[in-house]
Amino acid sequence: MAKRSVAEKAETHEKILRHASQAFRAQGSGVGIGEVMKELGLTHGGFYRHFESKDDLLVEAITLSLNEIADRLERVAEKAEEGKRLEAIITAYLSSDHLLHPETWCALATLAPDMGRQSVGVRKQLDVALQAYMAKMSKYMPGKTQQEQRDTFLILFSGMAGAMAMTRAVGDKTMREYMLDLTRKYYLEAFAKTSATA
Amino acid sequence: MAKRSVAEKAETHEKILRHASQAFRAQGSGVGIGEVMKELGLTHGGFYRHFESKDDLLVEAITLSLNEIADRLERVAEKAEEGKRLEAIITAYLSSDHLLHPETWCALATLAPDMGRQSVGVRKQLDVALQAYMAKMSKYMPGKTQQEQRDTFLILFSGMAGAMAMTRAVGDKTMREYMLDLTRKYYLEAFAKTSATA
DNA sequence: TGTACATCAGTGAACGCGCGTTCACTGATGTAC
DNA sequence: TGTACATCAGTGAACGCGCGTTCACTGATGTAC
Repeated sequence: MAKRSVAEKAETHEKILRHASQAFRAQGSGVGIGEVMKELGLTHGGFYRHFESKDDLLVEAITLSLNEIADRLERVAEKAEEGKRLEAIITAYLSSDHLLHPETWCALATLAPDMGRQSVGVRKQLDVALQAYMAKMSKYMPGKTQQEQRDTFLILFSGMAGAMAMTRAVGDKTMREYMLDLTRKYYLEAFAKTSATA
Repeated sequence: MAKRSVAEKAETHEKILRHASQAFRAQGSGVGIGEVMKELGLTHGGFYRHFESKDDLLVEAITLSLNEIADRLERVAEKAEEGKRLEAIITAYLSSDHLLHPETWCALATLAPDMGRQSVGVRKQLDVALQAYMAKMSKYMPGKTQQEQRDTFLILFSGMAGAMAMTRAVGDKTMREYMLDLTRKYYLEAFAKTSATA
Protein backbone atom coordinates (compact mmCIF):
# COMPACT_ATOMS: atom_id res chain seq x y z
CA MET A 1 0.00 0.00 0.00
CA ALA A 2 2.58 2.54 1.02
CA LYS A 3 6.14 3.02 2.18
CA ARG A 4 7.16 1.17 5.33
CA SER A 5 9.63 2.05 8.05
CA VAL A 6 13.19 0.73 7.91
CA ALA A 7 12.40 -1.75 10.66
CA GLU A 8 9.28 -2.96 8.86
CA LYS A 9 11.22 -3.47 5.63
CA ALA A 10 13.90 -5.51 7.39
CA GLU A 11 11.20 -7.58 9.02
CA THR A 12 9.50 -8.33 5.71
CA HIS A 13 12.86 -9.18 4.12
CA GLU A 14 13.58 -11.69 6.83
CA LYS A 15 10.08 -13.15 6.71
CA ILE A 16 10.41 -13.79 2.96
CA LEU A 17 13.85 -15.31 3.43
CA ARG A 18 12.87 -17.57 6.31
CA HIS A 19 9.71 -18.75 4.64
CA ALA A 20 11.47 -19.37 1.31
CA SER A 21 14.24 -21.30 3.02
CA GLN A 22 11.66 -23.65 4.51
CA ALA A 23 9.62 -23.89 1.31
CA PHE A 24 12.67 -24.79 -0.80
CA ARG A 25 13.70 -27.48 1.67
CA ALA A 26 10.17 -28.89 1.79
CA GLN A 27 9.26 -28.72 -1.90
CA GLY A 28 12.49 -28.20 -3.81
CA SER A 29 13.93 -25.16 -5.58
CA GLY A 30 10.96 -25.09 -7.98
CA VAL A 31 8.75 -23.29 -5.44
CA GLY A 32 7.48 -20.04 -6.95
CA ILE A 33 7.96 -16.49 -5.72
CA GLY A 34 4.21 -15.91 -5.90
CA GLU A 35 3.51 -18.83 -3.60
CA VAL A 36 6.06 -17.70 -1.02
CA MET A 37 4.70 -14.13 -1.00
CA LYS A 38 1.07 -15.29 -0.90
CA GLU A 39 1.68 -17.43 2.17
CA LEU A 40 3.03 -14.34 3.92
CA GLY A 41 -0.07 -12.31 2.96
CA LEU A 42 1.87 -10.30 0.37
CA THR A 43 1.65 -9.99 -3.41
CA HIS A 44 4.37 -11.14 -5.81
CA GLY A 45 5.20 -7.65 -7.12
CA GLY A 46 6.76 -6.48 -3.89
CA PHE A 47 9.30 -9.28 -3.95
CA TYR A 48 11.72 -7.25 -6.07
CA ARG A 49 12.03 -4.55 -3.40
CA HIS A 50 13.81 -7.21 -1.31
CA PHE A 51 15.68 -9.48 -3.73
CA GLU A 52 17.29 -8.95 -7.13
CA SER A 53 16.01 -12.21 -8.58
CA LYS A 54 14.84 -15.69 -7.71
CA ASP A 55 18.43 -16.92 -7.95
CA ASP A 56 19.38 -14.29 -5.39
CA LEU A 57 16.65 -15.56 -3.06
CA LEU A 58 17.71 -19.17 -3.62
CA VAL A 59 21.32 -18.40 -2.70
CA GLU A 60 20.34 -16.45 0.41
CA ALA A 61 17.77 -19.06 1.44
CA ILE A 62 20.16 -22.00 1.10
CA THR A 63 22.88 -20.04 2.90
CA LEU A 64 20.45 -19.35 5.75
CA SER A 65 19.35 -23.01 5.79
CA LEU A 66 22.91 -24.25 6.09
CA ASN A 67 23.75 -21.69 8.78
CA GLU A 68 20.62 -22.67 10.70
CA ILE A 69 21.34 -26.38 10.64
CA ALA A 70 24.99 -25.82 11.55
CA ASP A 71 23.95 -23.70 14.54
CA ARG A 72 21.34 -26.25 15.51
CA LEU A 73 23.81 -29.13 15.44
CA GLU A 74 26.35 -27.00 17.28
CA ARG A 75 23.82 -26.45 20.05
CA VAL A 76 23.11 -30.18 20.16
CA ALA A 77 26.84 -30.88 20.42
CA GLU A 78 27.46 -28.29 23.12
CA LYS A 79 24.62 -29.66 25.23
CA ALA A 80 26.17 -33.13 25.17
CA GLU A 81 29.02 -33.96 27.49
CA GLU A 82 32.59 -33.91 26.22
CA GLY A 83 33.35 -37.09 24.29
CA LYS A 84 29.71 -37.62 23.33
CA ARG A 85 29.36 -34.64 21.04
CA LEU A 86 29.81 -36.44 17.73
CA GLU A 87 27.41 -39.10 18.93
CA ALA A 88 24.85 -36.39 19.69
CA ILE A 89 25.28 -34.84 16.23
CA ILE A 90 24.77 -38.15 14.43
CA THR A 91 21.79 -39.09 16.60
CA ALA A 92 20.16 -35.72 15.91
CA TYR A 93 20.91 -35.76 12.18
CA LEU A 94 19.53 -39.25 11.65
CA SER A 95 16.44 -38.70 13.80
CA SER A 96 12.75 -39.18 13.05
CA ASP A 97 12.33 -35.46 13.55
CA HIS A 98 14.73 -34.77 10.67
CA LEU A 99 13.03 -37.42 8.52
CA LEU A 100 9.60 -35.90 9.05
CA HIS A 101 10.55 -32.20 8.98
CA PRO A 102 12.75 -31.50 5.96
CA GLU A 103 11.75 -27.82 6.11
CA THR A 104 13.66 -27.14 9.33
CA TRP A 105 16.62 -29.47 8.88
CA CYS A 106 19.55 -30.03 6.55
CA ALA A 107 19.29 -28.47 3.08
CA LEU A 108 21.90 -30.90 1.74
CA ALA A 109 19.52 -33.82 2.20
CA THR A 110 16.78 -32.09 0.22
CA LEU A 111 18.57 -29.77 -2.23
CA ALA A 112 22.00 -31.23 -3.07
CA PRO A 113 21.04 -32.32 -6.63
CA ASP A 114 19.29 -28.98 -7.23
CA MET A 115 22.42 -27.16 -6.09
CA GLY A 116 24.47 -29.13 -8.60
CA ARG A 117 22.23 -27.87 -11.43
CA GLN A 118 22.57 -24.15 -10.70
CA SER A 119 24.56 -21.63 -12.76
CA VAL A 120 28.26 -21.09 -12.12
CA GLY A 121 27.56 -17.78 -10.38
CA VAL A 122 25.04 -19.29 -7.99
CA ARG A 123 27.30 -22.24 -7.21
CA LYS A 124 30.21 -20.00 -6.32
CA GLN A 125 28.04 -18.37 -3.66
CA LEU A 126 26.78 -21.75 -2.46
CA ASP A 127 30.38 -22.93 -2.06
CA VAL A 128 30.87 -20.22 0.54
CA ALA A 129 27.88 -21.49 2.51
CA LEU A 130 29.12 -25.08 2.29
CA GLN A 131 32.56 -24.03 3.51
CA ALA A 132 30.95 -22.29 6.48
CA TYR A 133 28.94 -25.42 7.29
CA MET A 134 32.16 -27.45 7.18
CA ALA A 135 34.04 -24.92 9.30
CA LYS A 136 31.41 -24.98 12.03
CA MET A 137 31.06 -28.76 12.13
CA SER A 138 34.58 -30.03 11.60
CA LYS A 139 35.75 -29.19 15.11
CA TYR A 140 33.46 -31.97 16.36
CA MET A 141 34.88 -34.50 13.91
CA PRO A 142 37.55 -37.05 14.83
CA GLY A 143 40.98 -36.55 13.26
CA LYS A 144 44.46 -35.50 14.27
CA THR A 145 44.67 -32.46 12.01
CA GLN A 146 42.17 -29.89 10.74
CA GLN A 147 42.43 -31.50 7.34
CA GLU A 148 41.54 -34.92 8.73
CA GLN A 149 38.59 -33.39 10.55
CA ARG A 150 37.36 -31.75 7.37
CA ASP A 151 37.76 -35.00 5.46
CA THR A 152 35.68 -36.74 8.09
CA PHE A 153 33.02 -34.03 7.83
CA LEU A 154 32.78 -34.49 4.05
CA ILE A 155 32.50 -38.28 4.29
CA LEU A 156 30.14 -38.34 7.25
CA PHE A 157 27.79 -35.53 6.21
CA SER A 158 27.51 -36.55 2.54
CA GLY A 159 26.78 -40.09 3.76
CA MET A 160 24.18 -39.02 6.29
CA ALA A 161 22.54 -36.63 3.80
CA GLY A 162 22.36 -39.49 1.28
CA ALA A 163 20.90 -41.81 3.92
CA MET A 164 18.24 -39.21 4.75
CA ALA A 165 17.44 -38.55 1.08
CA MET A 166 17.17 -42.24 0.22
CA THR A 167 15.10 -42.95 3.34
CA ARG A 168 12.68 -40.23 2.25
CA ALA A 169 12.60 -41.69 -1.28
CA VAL A 170 11.24 -44.94 0.15
CA GLY A 171 7.44 -44.87 0.33
CA ASP A 172 6.85 -47.74 2.73
CA LYS A 173 6.79 -46.43 6.30
CA THR A 174 8.14 -49.55 7.96
CA MET A 175 11.02 -49.63 5.49
CA ARG A 176 11.74 -45.93 6.14
CA GLU A 177 11.98 -46.39 9.88
CA TYR A 178 14.13 -49.47 9.34
CA MET A 179 16.54 -47.60 7.06
CA LEU A 180 16.80 -44.67 9.44
CA ASP A 181 17.62 -46.90 12.42
CA LEU A 182 20.04 -48.96 10.36
CA THR A 183 22.02 -46.01 9.04
CA ARG A 184 22.05 -44.24 12.41
CA LYS A 185 23.51 -47.33 14.03
CA TYR A 186 26.07 -47.62 11.25
CA TYR A 187 27.31 -44.02 11.46
CA LEU A 188 27.42 -44.14 15.27
CA GLU A 189 29.46 -47.33 15.12
CA ALA A 190 31.75 -46.17 12.32
CA PHE A 191 32.37 -42.58 13.46
CA ALA A 192 31.44 -42.16 17.12
CA LYS A 193 32.54 -45.36 18.80
CA THR A 194 33.26 -44.13 22.32
CA SER A 195 34.61 -47.48 23.49
CA ALA A 196 37.65 -49.26 21.98
CA THR A 197 39.46 -47.73 18.93
CA ALA A 198 42.58 -47.23 21.08
CA MET B 1 0.99 -37.72 -39.74
CA ALA B 2 -0.61 -41.13 -39.78
CA LYS B 3 -0.87 -44.46 -38.06
CA ARG B 4 2.39 -46.39 -37.52
CA SER B 5 3.12 -50.09 -37.46
CA VAL B 6 3.24 -51.98 -34.18
CA ALA B 7 7.04 -52.14 -34.37
CA GLU B 8 7.31 -48.42 -35.03
CA LYS B 9 5.06 -47.62 -32.09
CA ALA B 10 7.14 -49.76 -29.76
CA GLU B 11 10.26 -48.05 -31.03
CA THR B 12 8.86 -44.57 -30.39
CA HIS B 13 7.69 -45.60 -26.93
CA GLU B 14 11.15 -46.79 -26.05
CA LYS B 15 12.80 -43.70 -27.50
CA ILE B 16 10.61 -41.43 -25.37
CA LEU B 17 11.29 -43.52 -22.28
CA ARG B 18 15.05 -43.70 -22.77
CA HIS B 19 15.38 -40.04 -23.56
CA ALA B 20 13.17 -39.00 -20.62
CA SER B 21 15.12 -41.23 -18.26
CA GLN B 22 18.32 -39.40 -19.22
CA ALA B 23 16.70 -35.95 -19.18
CA PHE B 24 15.26 -36.47 -15.67
CA ARG B 25 18.63 -37.62 -14.35
CA ALA B 26 20.43 -34.68 -15.98
CA GLN B 27 17.95 -31.90 -15.21
CA GLY B 28 15.62 -33.21 -12.53
CA SER B 29 12.00 -34.32 -12.64
CA GLY B 30 10.90 -30.85 -13.77
CA VAL B 31 11.85 -31.52 -17.39
CA GLY B 32 8.80 -30.98 -19.59
CA ILE B 33 7.07 -33.43 -21.89
CA GLY B 34 7.30 -30.94 -24.75
CA GLU B 35 11.07 -30.70 -24.42
CA VAL B 36 11.52 -34.48 -24.40
CA MET B 37 9.32 -34.92 -27.49
CA LYS B 38 10.93 -32.01 -29.33
CA GLU B 39 14.42 -33.45 -28.87
CA LEU B 40 13.16 -36.66 -30.51
CA GLY B 41 11.73 -34.72 -33.47
CA LEU B 42 8.15 -35.27 -32.29
CA THR B 43 5.39 -32.95 -31.08
CA HIS B 44 4.00 -32.93 -27.55
CA GLY B 45 0.48 -34.06 -28.52
CA GLY B 46 1.57 -37.56 -29.47
CA PHE B 47 2.95 -38.22 -26.01
CA TYR B 48 -0.40 -39.42 -24.70
CA ARG B 49 -0.53 -42.31 -27.20
CA HIS B 50 2.40 -43.75 -25.22
CA PHE B 51 1.95 -42.72 -21.59
CA GLU B 52 -1.06 -42.01 -19.41
CA SER B 53 0.47 -38.96 -17.76
CA LYS B 54 3.75 -37.34 -16.83
CA ASP B 55 3.70 -39.22 -13.53
CA ASP B 56 3.41 -42.44 -15.52
CA LEU B 57 6.46 -41.44 -17.56
CA LEU B 58 8.39 -40.46 -14.43
CA VAL B 59 7.74 -43.82 -12.79
CA GLU B 60 8.70 -45.77 -15.91
CA ALA B 61 11.77 -43.60 -16.53
CA ILE B 62 13.10 -43.92 -12.97
CA THR B 63 12.40 -47.65 -13.03
CA LEU B 64 14.36 -47.94 -16.27
CA SER B 65 17.17 -45.80 -14.85
CA LEU B 66 17.52 -47.98 -11.77
CA ASN B 67 17.41 -51.17 -13.83
CA GLU B 68 20.04 -49.78 -16.17
CA ILE B 69 22.45 -48.79 -13.41
CA ALA B 70 21.94 -52.11 -11.61
CA ASP B 71 22.72 -54.02 -14.83
CA ARG B 72 25.70 -51.80 -15.48
CA LEU B 73 27.16 -52.35 -12.03
CA GLU B 74 26.40 -56.05 -12.30
CA ARG B 75 28.46 -56.19 -15.51
CA VAL B 76 31.27 -54.30 -13.80
CA ALA B 77 31.17 -56.79 -10.93
CA GLU B 78 31.08 -59.86 -13.17
CA LYS B 79 34.07 -58.62 -15.16
CA ALA B 80 36.12 -58.33 -11.97
CA GLU B 81 37.70 -61.40 -10.48
CA GLU B 82 36.07 -63.16 -7.53
CA GLY B 83 36.82 -61.30 -4.33
CA LYS B 84 37.28 -57.97 -6.08
CA ARG B 85 33.69 -57.46 -7.18
CA LEU B 86 32.57 -55.09 -4.46
CA GLU B 87 35.77 -53.10 -4.98
CA ALA B 88 34.92 -52.84 -8.69
CA ILE B 89 31.37 -51.65 -7.92
CA ILE B 90 32.55 -48.93 -5.53
CA THR B 91 35.29 -47.79 -7.91
CA ALA B 92 32.81 -47.53 -10.78
CA TYR B 93 30.15 -45.79 -8.70
CA LEU B 94 32.50 -43.16 -7.33
CA SER B 95 34.22 -42.51 -10.68
CA SER B 96 34.79 -39.29 -12.61
CA ASP B 97 32.62 -40.74 -15.34
CA HIS B 98 29.68 -40.95 -12.92
CA LEU B 99 30.39 -37.45 -11.63
CA LEU B 100 30.41 -35.96 -15.12
CA HIS B 101 27.59 -37.99 -16.67
CA PRO B 102 24.58 -37.98 -14.35
CA GLU B 103 22.32 -38.81 -17.30
CA THR B 104 23.65 -42.36 -17.70
CA TRP B 105 24.37 -43.25 -14.10
CA CYS B 106 22.55 -43.67 -10.80
CA ALA B 107 19.14 -42.01 -10.50
CA LEU B 108 19.38 -42.07 -6.71
CA ALA B 109 22.22 -39.55 -6.77
CA THR B 110 20.20 -37.12 -8.89
CA LEU B 111 16.55 -37.79 -8.04
CA ALA B 112 16.30 -39.11 -4.47
CA PRO B 113 14.82 -35.88 -3.02
CA ASP B 114 12.43 -35.60 -5.99
CA MET B 115 11.30 -39.17 -5.40
CA GLY B 116 10.54 -38.31 -1.79
CA ARG B 117 8.17 -35.55 -2.92
CA GLN B 118 6.00 -37.66 -5.22
CA SER B 119 2.43 -38.79 -4.52
CA VAL B 120 1.75 -41.98 -2.57
CA GLY B 121 0.76 -43.82 -5.76
CA VAL B 122 3.98 -42.90 -7.56
CA ARG B 123 6.11 -43.82 -4.56
CA LYS B 124 4.54 -47.25 -4.27
CA GLN B 125 5.69 -47.96 -7.81
CA LEU B 126 9.14 -46.49 -7.14
CA ASP B 127 9.48 -48.80 -4.13
CA VAL B 128 9.27 -51.76 -6.49
CA ALA B 129 12.13 -50.37 -8.57
CA LEU B 130 14.23 -49.70 -5.47
CA GLN B 131 13.62 -53.24 -4.24
CA ALA B 132 14.78 -54.59 -7.61
CA TYR B 133 17.93 -52.46 -7.41
CA MET B 134 18.64 -53.83 -3.96
CA ALA B 135 17.91 -57.41 -5.04
CA LYS B 136 20.38 -57.20 -7.93
CA MET B 137 23.14 -55.55 -5.94
CA SER B 138 22.95 -57.20 -2.52
CA LYS B 139 24.52 -60.45 -3.68
CA TYR B 140 27.80 -58.55 -4.08
CA MET B 141 27.58 -57.08 -0.60
CA PRO B 142 29.46 -58.50 2.39
CA GLY B 143 27.34 -60.15 5.08
CA LYS B 144 26.57 -63.60 6.43
CA THR B 145 22.84 -63.56 5.66
CA GLN B 146 20.69 -62.04 2.93
CA GLN B 147 19.43 -59.54 5.49
CA GLU B 148 22.96 -58.45 6.33
CA GLN B 149 23.75 -58.06 2.65
CA ARG B 150 20.67 -55.91 2.14
CA ASP B 151 21.55 -53.81 5.15
CA THR B 152 25.00 -53.26 3.69
CA PHE B 153 23.47 -52.29 0.34
CA LEU B 154 21.25 -49.68 2.00
CA ILE B 155 24.11 -48.16 3.98
CA LEU B 156 26.67 -48.26 1.18
CA PHE B 157 24.47 -47.07 -1.68
CA SER B 158 22.73 -44.29 0.23
CA GLY B 159 26.17 -43.14 1.37
CA MET B 160 27.70 -43.24 -2.11
CA ALA B 161 24.66 -41.54 -3.64
CA GLY B 162 24.96 -38.80 -1.02
CA ALA B 163 28.69 -38.46 -1.71
CA MET B 164 28.00 -38.10 -5.44
CA ALA B 165 25.17 -35.59 -4.89
CA MET B 166 27.22 -33.46 -2.49
CA THR B 167 30.27 -33.62 -4.75
CA ARG B 168 28.12 -32.32 -7.62
CA ALA B 169 26.74 -29.58 -5.36
CA VAL B 170 30.27 -28.23 -4.93
CA GLY B 171 31.12 -25.72 -7.65
CA ASP B 172 34.90 -25.63 -7.32
CA LYS B 173 36.43 -28.25 -9.60
CA THR B 174 39.49 -28.98 -7.46
CA MET B 175 37.25 -29.48 -4.44
CA ARG B 176 34.98 -31.79 -6.43
CA GLU B 177 37.82 -34.06 -7.50
CA TYR B 178 39.14 -34.04 -3.96
CA MET B 179 35.79 -35.06 -2.51
CA LEU B 180 35.31 -37.81 -5.05
CA ASP B 181 38.74 -39.32 -4.37
CA LEU B 182 38.26 -38.97 -0.63
CA THR B 183 34.90 -40.69 -0.51
CA ARG B 184 35.99 -43.43 -2.93
CA LYS B 185 38.95 -44.23 -0.71
CA TYR B 186 36.73 -44.24 2.35
CA TYR B 187 34.11 -46.61 0.95
CA LEU B 188 36.77 -48.95 -0.45
CA GLU B 189 38.49 -49.03 2.92
CA ALA B 190 35.29 -49.39 4.93
CA PHE B 191 33.43 -51.91 2.74
CA ALA B 192 35.86 -53.64 0.35
CA LYS B 193 39.00 -54.21 2.34
CA THR B 194 40.38 -57.31 0.62
CA SER B 195 43.23 -57.73 3.10
CA ALA B 196 42.79 -58.28 6.87
CA THR B 197 39.24 -58.27 8.38
CA ALA B 198 39.76 -61.96 9.37
C1' DT C 1 -4.84 -61.54 -53.88
C1' DG C 2 -7.87 -57.34 -53.95
C1' DT C 3 -10.86 -54.06 -51.94
C1' DA C 4 -13.31 -51.53 -48.33
C1' DC C 5 -12.99 -49.78 -43.98
C1' DA C 6 -11.85 -49.32 -39.02
C1' DT C 7 -7.91 -48.18 -36.27
C1' DC C 8 -4.86 -45.11 -34.25
C1' DA C 9 0.30 -42.74 -34.20
C1' DG C 10 1.40 -38.38 -34.68
C1' DT C 11 0.16 -33.17 -35.57
C1' DG C 12 -0.73 -28.71 -33.96
C1' DA C 13 -4.15 -25.54 -31.99
C1' DA C 14 -6.29 -24.70 -27.77
C1' DC C 15 -7.44 -25.22 -22.61
C1' DG C 16 -6.43 -23.14 -17.98
C1' DC C 17 -2.74 -22.35 -15.26
C1' DG C 18 1.58 -20.69 -13.14
C1' DC C 19 6.16 -18.97 -13.86
C1' DG C 20 9.83 -14.77 -13.25
C1' DT C 21 9.97 -10.13 -14.10
C1' DT C 22 8.44 -5.20 -15.05
C1' DC C 23 5.94 -1.14 -14.13
C1' DA C 24 2.52 2.69 -13.16
C1' DC C 25 0.40 3.68 -9.19
C1' DT C 26 -0.73 4.43 -3.81
C1' DG C 27 0.15 6.68 0.22
C1' DA C 28 2.71 6.42 4.70
C1' DT C 29 7.49 7.35 6.08
C1' DG C 30 11.42 10.04 6.56
C1' DT C 31 13.75 14.37 5.62
C1' DA C 32 14.90 19.16 4.50
C1' DC C 33 13.73 23.61 5.70
C1' DT D 1 7.90 21.94 16.36
C1' DG D 2 5.46 22.44 11.80
C1' DT D 3 5.15 22.09 6.94
C1' DA D 4 6.33 20.67 2.22
C1' DC D 5 8.06 17.17 -0.44
C1' DA D 6 10.96 13.24 -2.03
C1' DT D 7 11.34 8.40 -1.15
C1' DC D 8 9.97 3.85 -1.76
C1' DA D 9 7.34 -0.72 0.31
C1' DG D 10 3.77 -2.91 -1.42
C1' DT D 11 -0.22 -3.54 -5.04
C1' DG D 12 -2.03 -5.60 -9.01
C1' DA D 13 -2.18 -5.62 -14.07
C1' DA D 14 0.59 -6.99 -17.75
C1' DC D 15 4.74 -9.08 -20.32
C1' DG D 16 6.26 -13.38 -22.79
C1' DC D 17 6.83 -17.89 -21.82
C1' DG D 18 6.27 -22.83 -20.71
C1' DC D 19 3.63 -26.28 -18.31
C1' DG D 20 0.36 -30.83 -18.55
C1' DT D 21 -3.50 -32.22 -20.93
C1' DT D 22 -7.28 -32.48 -24.54
C1' DC D 23 -8.99 -32.85 -29.05
C1' DA D 24 -10.33 -32.57 -34.09
C1' DC D 25 -7.86 -33.90 -37.76
C1' DT D 26 -4.50 -36.67 -41.18
C1' DG D 27 -3.48 -40.62 -43.53
C1' DA D 28 -0.79 -45.02 -43.45
C1' DT D 29 -1.47 -49.53 -41.26
C1' DG D 30 -3.84 -53.60 -40.31
C1' DT D 31 -7.99 -56.31 -40.88
C1' DA D 32 -12.35 -58.29 -42.46
C1' DC D 33 -14.48 -60.01 -46.39
